[in-house]
Amino acid sequence: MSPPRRLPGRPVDPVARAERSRAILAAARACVARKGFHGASVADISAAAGISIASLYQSFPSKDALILAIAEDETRASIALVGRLAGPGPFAERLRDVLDAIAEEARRADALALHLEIAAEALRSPRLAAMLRQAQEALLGALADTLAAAQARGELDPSLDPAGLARLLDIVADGLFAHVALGIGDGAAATAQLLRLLRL
Amino acid sequence: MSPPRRLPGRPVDPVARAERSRAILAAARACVARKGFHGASVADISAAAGISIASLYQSFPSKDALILAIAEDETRASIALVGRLAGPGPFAERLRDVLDAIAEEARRADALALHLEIAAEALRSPRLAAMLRQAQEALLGALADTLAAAQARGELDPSLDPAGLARLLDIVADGLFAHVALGIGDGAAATAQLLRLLRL
Amino acid sequence: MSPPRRLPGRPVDPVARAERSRAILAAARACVARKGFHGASVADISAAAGISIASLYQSFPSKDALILAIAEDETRASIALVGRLAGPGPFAERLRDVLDAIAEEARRADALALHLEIAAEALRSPRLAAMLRQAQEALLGALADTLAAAQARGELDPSLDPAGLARLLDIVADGLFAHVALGIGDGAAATAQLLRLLRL
Amino acid sequence: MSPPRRLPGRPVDPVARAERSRAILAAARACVARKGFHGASVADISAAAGISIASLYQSFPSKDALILAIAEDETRASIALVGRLAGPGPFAERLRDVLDAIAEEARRADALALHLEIAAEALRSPRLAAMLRQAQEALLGALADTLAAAQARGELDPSLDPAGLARLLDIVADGLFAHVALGIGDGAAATAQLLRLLRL
DNA sequence: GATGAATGAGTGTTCATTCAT
DNA sequence: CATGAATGAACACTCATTCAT
Repeated sequence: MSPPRRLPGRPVDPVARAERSRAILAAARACVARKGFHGASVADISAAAGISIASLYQSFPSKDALILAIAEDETRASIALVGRLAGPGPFAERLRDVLDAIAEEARRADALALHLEIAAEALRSPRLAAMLRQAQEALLGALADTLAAAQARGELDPSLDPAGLARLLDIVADGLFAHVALGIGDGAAATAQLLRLLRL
Repeated sequence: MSPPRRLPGRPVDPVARAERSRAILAAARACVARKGFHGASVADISAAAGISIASLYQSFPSKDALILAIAEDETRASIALVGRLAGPGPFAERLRDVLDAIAEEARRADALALHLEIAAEALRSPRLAAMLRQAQEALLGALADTLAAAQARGELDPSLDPAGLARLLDIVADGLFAHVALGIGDGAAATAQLLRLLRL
Repeated sequence: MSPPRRLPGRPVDPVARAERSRAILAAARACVARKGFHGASVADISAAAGISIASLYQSFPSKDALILAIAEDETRASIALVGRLAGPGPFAERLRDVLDAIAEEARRADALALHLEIAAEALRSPRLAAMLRQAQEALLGALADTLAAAQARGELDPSLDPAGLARLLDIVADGLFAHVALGIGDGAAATAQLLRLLRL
Repeated sequence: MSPPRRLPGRPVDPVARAERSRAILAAARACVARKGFHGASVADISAAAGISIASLYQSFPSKDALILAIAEDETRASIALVGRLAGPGPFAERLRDVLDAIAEEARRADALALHLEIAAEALRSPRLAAMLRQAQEALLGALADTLAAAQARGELDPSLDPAGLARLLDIVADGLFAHVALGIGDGAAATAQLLRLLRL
């Protein structure tokens, strides 16, 4: 009814804002991976992002908020990964795919460091811990559902307990990640062994 | 005239010295587990050990030396754990024993924190990383030997590859540790699943 | 074609401008009283005024200009108070009136804080100090005149020196203000004592 | 009974400690008087004291603790001043003495500034406010006692109420201090007027 | 040998102010 | 004109380390 009113003042540009946040997050990820969360100063991060310290504080209210945002990013990525298990194609292939993706991610220089820093921080920040816990539970549920569906399609030994297997897979994923990231192995041997045990 | 002077260069009471170091290490483990390696100040640690800061520096030349010593302690404990697999009794029982021991350790409040801090620090300290890598390889070798022996005794499916299985077990152990420590589960379900897969 | 443009250089709606300044000043008084001049940020003040920081800077060129404006307001109020001494009615009653007004003002939560902040700032800003000094002298002169007039009307002991008494009254007013504002007393006892000494 | 045991480690030197604290306090008083409590940075103060910032923090745990200590000093000085009223000699002379001392103190460049800063800070720090309130009450009580004693000796109009007069004197003292410190007058006129009113 | 004291370098965070939109 | 965004400079405070006692 009312004509589109021009609000006074400079309009906000949500795209630029998001882009800015993204750039800061990327810089923060790099710094945290390299020096740890406590070791990476906001000065480091803002310099890596190419902005001033004060500008960083316009996008994130505190250093803690930054790590929370980083952790949320990581969580989103994990959930997307599990989603890939439910896609089309034979289950065995999809599982191998996902395990390979985990191993590949683990090979990225900063992946493990980030992972560890987030986990370590979670032990001290109840807020971060709660967020991670909740995400983990959602992930386990989705994983169990996917496994049950595979059993229904006859692609997975129906005598296995989906919930228990989901947990085991989650554990293996974590361990595989650390294994590869620490350079102990490339993950191929462990992946093959697991698929064999699952008769896939 | 002059009182009997201690000869310079001679170590004075090495027993007391070792005891002092041990106490400092224990205090440091507690502080690091609670606040992280960067978060635990040498003031915190020396206070927890009941000595002055300057005294701490007479036992350890730097804060970094402290974490190295802590990591060495942890490594020793892991190797002892694998050694339990090679003891007398049925293999299945021993494996369950060790997995239970891992889960129990993971339930200790500070275990995961310490674990994470050491791993995270290893990514930044080449010296620490080298130490851990070497220990890990020794551990994997011993584990593979133990598995092969179990196969030879007919206690384990001989078609499995001992080296690959050793890696998988190592991965599972790491993942199980994190799983339990983070409160996702108590480890029983995952342990049972693993034993079942191994037909044990 | 082009819409009617305002001539450059012409002040735009001076009434709105003054109103805006007044609102900012009120917000600033509240913030300064609550947190002190250094403690009150321009962000606080502009938020309290319901405008943006940049807009505040269009009404006042700096934070210092703001406190100067606040001090001018206060000065005006003091002069108005002295003016009430010269009004109609018996002098004793008027004096009691004014002293009561001072005590009442002192009871306002933010009055003393503002007073103190202005005084403290005056010690650092020569410009503010000069302004206050001049106002104080004008006030003392007016007060002495009022006292002399009261003596002429036979309402005040003619043996007292008007100028000296003006100073004493000014001192007492300041002290009374602080006394009441700090909650030491309600001012009644001190006021009564003073009137008794003056035989009023 | 037990022989004097040499405690291990470097013994503390309480004299040096006190001297250090005193020097820091003096530096802080100077800085606060010049720039205000919020305007004086700990860097300013430690530089003025000729020590490092970190050293300052070994004597005072926070900037707030510093101002509290300054306020305690001032309080002690005020109490000492009132004590001078109770000394030997005619009361009128003693009172004039004390008023002169106040005026002289007010002439010291930093006196008023310090006074104002403490008062302003008291409005924000409940702890400081409580300390000042308590000291003020003790001071008023001592003052009333002194006045009553003077009345008993026939040196002061016995019809005056000691408690009320104590309050008035306190108010006058505060006002006189501000009066002189702000350069409005030298205090002589106001002092004379007051003594005259008291028939001293 | 043990410790109190000292400190330079750094921490995360805030602020008054400017400028482009 | 109004405002979002940007920032250099500063802030209180902490820390790992050294050194004289």
